[in-house]
Amino acid sequence: MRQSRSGPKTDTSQGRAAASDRRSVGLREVARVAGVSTATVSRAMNNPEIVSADLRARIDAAVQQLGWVPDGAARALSTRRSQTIGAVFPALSIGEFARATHAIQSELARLGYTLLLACSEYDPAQELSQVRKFVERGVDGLILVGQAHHPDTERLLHQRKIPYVNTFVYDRSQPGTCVGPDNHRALQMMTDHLADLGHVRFAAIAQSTLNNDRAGARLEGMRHALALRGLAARPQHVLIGKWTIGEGRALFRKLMQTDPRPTAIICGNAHLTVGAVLEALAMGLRLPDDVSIVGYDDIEVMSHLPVPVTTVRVPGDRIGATAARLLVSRLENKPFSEPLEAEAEIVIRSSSGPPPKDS
Amino acid sequence: MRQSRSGPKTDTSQGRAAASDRRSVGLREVARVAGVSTATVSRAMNNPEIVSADLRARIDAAVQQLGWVPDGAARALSTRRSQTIGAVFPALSIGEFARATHAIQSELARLGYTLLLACSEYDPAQELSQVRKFVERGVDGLILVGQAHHPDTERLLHQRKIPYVNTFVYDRSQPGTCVGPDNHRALQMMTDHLADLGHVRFAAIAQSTLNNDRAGARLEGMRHALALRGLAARPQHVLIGKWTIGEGRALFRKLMQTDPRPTAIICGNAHLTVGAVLEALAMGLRLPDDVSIVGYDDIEVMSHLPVPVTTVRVPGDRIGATAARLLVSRLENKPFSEPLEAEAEIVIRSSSGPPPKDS
DNA sequence: TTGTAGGCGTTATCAG
DNA sequence: CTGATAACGCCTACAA
Repeated sequence: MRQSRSGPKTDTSQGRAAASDRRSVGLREVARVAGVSTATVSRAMNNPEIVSADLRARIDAAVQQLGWVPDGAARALSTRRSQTIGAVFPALSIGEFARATHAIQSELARLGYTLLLACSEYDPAQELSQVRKFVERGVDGLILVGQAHHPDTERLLHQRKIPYVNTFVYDRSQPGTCVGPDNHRALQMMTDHLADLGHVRFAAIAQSTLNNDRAGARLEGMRHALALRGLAARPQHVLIGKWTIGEGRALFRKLMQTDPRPTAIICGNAHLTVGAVLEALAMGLRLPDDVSIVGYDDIEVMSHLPVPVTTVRVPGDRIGATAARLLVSRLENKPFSEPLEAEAEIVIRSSSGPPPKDS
Repeated sequence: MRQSRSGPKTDTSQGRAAASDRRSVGLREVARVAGVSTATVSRAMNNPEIVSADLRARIDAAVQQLGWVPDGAARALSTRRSQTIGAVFPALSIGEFARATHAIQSELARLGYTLLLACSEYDPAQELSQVRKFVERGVDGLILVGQAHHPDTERLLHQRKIPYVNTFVYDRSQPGTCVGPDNHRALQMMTDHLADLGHVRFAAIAQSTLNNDRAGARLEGMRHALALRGLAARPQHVLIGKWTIGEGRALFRKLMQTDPRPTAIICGNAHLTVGAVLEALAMGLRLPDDVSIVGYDDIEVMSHLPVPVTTVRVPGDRIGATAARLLVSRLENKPFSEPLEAEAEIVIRSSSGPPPKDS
């Protein structure tokens, strides 16, 4: 029928590399060695059960002998699937994200996917450009952090129909799209804990909420909980800075120089928390007698500091693993029924207690 | 000439999806819209300067209008280059590796490459399988940790001619292949520091050296430095465990129950160090008066603990960035002249001092 | 169950 | 400088 089967295959050898010159093992060589067609080899690799046992054996032997490794690019081109997932995190060396990265990676590996990783440095424009690059690289899906993305990011993903999941946030109005804690509620709970102990003068040491909807939601959660009791943190008691231990120390010290002093201090991330606690100890303050400090993210050191720290536990690894599974089930059109909200848990330790009597 | 230009293109439409049905924008549609050939579009994208200005403009307009994004898989298939680098780390949530990952990622992004990340969990077999998967995915190069790999890993990489660099090690006998500190020497220096202060009874709290050549080299460095002075750590003073803070505490406590007690304790990683220091403080010991503790990896908390910790600084970020640049220059056949040894620096703080008088 | 051959979207060669 | 077209290596619809 088709009039095509004309020349090319007969090797006129003028391409960039004549087929006959190619020494690199390909499906073709395997097929030849095994004495079968390329289609059969392909099937033997992808659906072993539909190939007769003896052929399968011959093929496996040939594969072994030639040390053939399938070519992902060719497969991706043909199937329009790369078995690759991209993840863009604001930072990689922050505990919660590092744990999540690890969990995502191992979960994806288990499911036959590979992880492409990038970092946005808390900048939506960078996030966009990383996402763009991932799209060009042909990722099947994406894992992002937070809900606030560059409009073009959402547009691009929508138009290319690339599924993605937002992590470290939970928004019940967007079911099935995000995996994480309800940041607002987490801090509301933490604030309630302190208020229930009798605190009235609250302070916050937080990282910038610029381009960080999670941090913003947490601050709002605190504000909301306080407002419900007719309270509010004084402006000079709400300090924003970088997310380092040193910054935590500096901001804590600054807080202690105000008058009146706050009696309860809520920190916005693990580094700031560790800094605040260590500075308090360095200043000779007793926790929680002189002041209560609570943190965010239950990294291991929280329970080992001289005064174990009350903190919000964020199951970064569970979030990552769940996000990975969710994304893959969506890609493979499988149902998914695990809970997506990582209920934030308040871990109460010794750094929080009733406010000092004389305050 | 070529007798080929026969049928297929004339659309007999019997493939899985007839060319005419494909609505997805490709180079072809762009070419059609711009009224040029696909070759010209391709050139306009990759070598703009060799295409006349007006065509370039028309092409850019068409690209814009269609929202075309080049297909990485197709490009990879055609060029045999994926612009992708794979990195396999033993763990991702350890400070030094997290920092390195970050640095690698941003350096690669700058150079036009994308990072594929995986984790070996300190298991050569897992490393091998991750490397295999990366090879299938078509990475252009690899970044690994340490020098000890599964023999098949090296074989595979060698036979596929895939360049790779070993990080966090420095071996002067393998020039150009590894980037990192000389672990042996680092610990030798640290041990010398303590010995010079007068210590004689040394102890080590380390992670398993199984499948961890860096940790092994560090332990050897200590042994060697001691041997040069005719000293050695007693067997009961060399404790091996997991790399957590809790473990560091437990092992330190165990050490303090021996008789005689060691006066200088060398920890094998950051977590163990923090644990040991915090346990010492919890036990009411004074550092360095009662005992000296030194660590490995100068993470931020080291300088902020109640007693700032003497430690080895490992510039994970510099190592990562250098490794990335080295690998890319090799891929692009460019010369590379930056130093590959990340000279380990001993940061002396208050946790180390002369041994107690009465010892 | 197995073989045949076209097509996935780009690049690059070669001829104008 | 531009156009035509053969690979790139694999998958899969279709035929046998």
